[in-house]
Amino acid sequence: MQNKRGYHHGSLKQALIDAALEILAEGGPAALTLTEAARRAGVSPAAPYRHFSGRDALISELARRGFETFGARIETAWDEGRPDAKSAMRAMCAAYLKFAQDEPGLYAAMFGQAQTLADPGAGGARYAALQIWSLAHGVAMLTISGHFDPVKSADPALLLDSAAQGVMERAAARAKA
Amino acid sequence: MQNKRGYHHGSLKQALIDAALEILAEGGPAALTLTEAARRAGVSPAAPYRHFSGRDALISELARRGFETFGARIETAWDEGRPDAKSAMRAMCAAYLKFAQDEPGLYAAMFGQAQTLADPGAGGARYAALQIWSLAHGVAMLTISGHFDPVKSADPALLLDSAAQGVMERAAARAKA
DNA sequence: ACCTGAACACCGTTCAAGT
DNA sequence: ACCTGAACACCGTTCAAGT
Repeated sequence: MQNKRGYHHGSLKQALIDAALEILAEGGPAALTLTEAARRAGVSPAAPYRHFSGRDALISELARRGFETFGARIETAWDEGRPDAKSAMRAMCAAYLKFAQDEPGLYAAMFGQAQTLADPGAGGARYAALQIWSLAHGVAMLTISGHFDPVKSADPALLLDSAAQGVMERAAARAKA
Repeated sequence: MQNKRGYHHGSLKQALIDAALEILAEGGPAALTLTEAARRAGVSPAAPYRHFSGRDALISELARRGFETFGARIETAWDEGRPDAKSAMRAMCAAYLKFAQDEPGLYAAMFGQAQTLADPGAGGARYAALQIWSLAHGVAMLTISGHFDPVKSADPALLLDSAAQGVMERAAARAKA
């Protein structure tokens, strides 16, 4: 994973991003150091400053890309509510957890530290959507941090889906009343 | 806040913990440095090593105390389901968010990094309780990190309570069926 | 235009030495 | 028993200098 394309000239910025994602996935936000990213990209510790204003800027860039990718996958999973709201919700929840598992680097960059970013394209931002988001975030964080391990009987995906259904049912009931 | 009791002899360990909580509350996990904690306690950078094996040990100690305090407050708020499950749930959710707001230092130590701690005394650990926990954690994290700000119409406490009610209603319906 | 080398401040950590 | 002072490795960051 060390030598992708070029160091002395090629695409260093992308190489640094790739290295940073590797590091985040391996050791979390605390392990991400500009020097280590530079080392993996095969350049000097000062080189990254040609492409990023500093360590925080690198993490912000990762978070930005993370929200982009995340939003796209959630939207795809939701598929405008097809074939029905219940199934679409289930697919969206599964996609959320899958993202946290498949892209631990991006997820860590997105939620590892307090970032001041706009919300990830909620658009109309309905109440239920925010609830599901909170729920999914909580499940993902607690799963990643190992706080769910002691309770082996609880599968995170089922847990999330079940709770999400509850939120949806309530939202539907409110809409009727 | 600098000089509590004694430096050259007194209760340095507690002074370091107090200082660490201040720092966490002010600048988050990234700002917490052993040297800074030592500085606020009025001792040399090496002094903390008499009381903690290292930086991680200090954070772990804070997290441990955090889970203790947290568990106690949640239990108190729940009050064994009195006067009724719905009210008790509401009180528990409010207590959760209040804890994250009142004790930002403890909360950051508890969830800022992946810790390997036992679950905070869930005991029987029912499914609904885990869902509420996930939900509350998600709301708290997203609120703290500023991801809820763009949607001013959504009050975190109301959001959490509403979603929690949904989870409870679903759990009750399941129990009947 | 992009990268290296040297430099400075700062933090984690260790250890011999002080009281 | 508890703390200081000095020391080393390491990281963030800057800047003059190389190609």
